[in-house]
Amino acid sequence: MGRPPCCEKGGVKKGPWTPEEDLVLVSYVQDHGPGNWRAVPTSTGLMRCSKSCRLRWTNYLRPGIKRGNFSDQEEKLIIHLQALLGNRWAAIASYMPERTDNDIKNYWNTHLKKKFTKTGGGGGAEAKSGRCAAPKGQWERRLQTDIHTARQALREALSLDPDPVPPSAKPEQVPQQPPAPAATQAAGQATYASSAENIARLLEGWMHPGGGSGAAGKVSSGSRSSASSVSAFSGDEGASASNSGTAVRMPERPTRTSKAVDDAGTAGPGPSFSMLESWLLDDGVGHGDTGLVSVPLGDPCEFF
DNA sequence: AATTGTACCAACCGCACCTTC
DNA sequence: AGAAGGTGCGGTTGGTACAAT
Repeated sequence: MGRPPCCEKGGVKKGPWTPEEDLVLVSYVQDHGPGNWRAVPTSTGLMRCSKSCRLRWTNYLRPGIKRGNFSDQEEKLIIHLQALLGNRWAAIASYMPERTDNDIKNYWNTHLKKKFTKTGGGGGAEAKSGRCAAPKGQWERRLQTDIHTARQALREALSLDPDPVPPSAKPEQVPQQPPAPAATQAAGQATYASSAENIARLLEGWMHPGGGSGAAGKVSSGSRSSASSVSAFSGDEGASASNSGTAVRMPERPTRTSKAVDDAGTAGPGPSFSMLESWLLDDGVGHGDTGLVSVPLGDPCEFF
């Protein structure tokens, strides 16, 4: 079709986001909810293109994001899912609700990829392009396959876990509505703060430079400048369960992937590890015949 | 102390798909 | 039915901090 660039012509700011811009964006989302990104620049006066706003929100400002410090379990999960799904980071991220696809992608490219290529593993299914050329109209089927293969990946990943959740802990049913990420943190280790708190801290750091976050100087330089980025938000233990009062609604990620996931009965931003585990365990016990083909640990694209 | 190399991550870019008209 | 607009995804790049020399 030859679409024109979304950020047409001049007047569009690029580069790192400032705390001020973050605030504007967050307030907008608080008022209107995520979505309708096209309207964001005009409504807020932000000199950013809609795409940039969406990206900033989903990768950085969105509530429930955990940054840095991938656990062994997460790492295993990524490795398995990547091997099965290929470079479909959004699909992988849908099984790790507190991680963004960008984060996972970066982690893969910087940590796991080398590790894997060194050990001769990896590559996985259609790792090349990340997109297998599934004909149009078979999208859902492909996604169903994704779900199935992801379950297998989870089984493997969790079976590798030295300290798995006892089966007795699993709920009876496949969750219709997976808990919001913050709510799943009750188990308490590495928790992440709610968005409201995130923004509050951002504000603190911004309005009182020299204070903890120091976000004023520079927002976008990663975890290395640990205190200087919004990623400092993640460190608040005990913030977990207090999310209910936040004005920022928990985002659903209406991606193509999650749509199919919805169809399969797991709606929303995605389950936590324990929920995922119960989900796959239930599947193992109960309905193996969900209409999904049994997928060997090979190339999911072979089904198309 | 200065320079060079490496690692990391936020953000951009272009394409593909979906939705609306 | 098809065009146009909107959104999502994956690959890539650029900037910064740290490590090594």
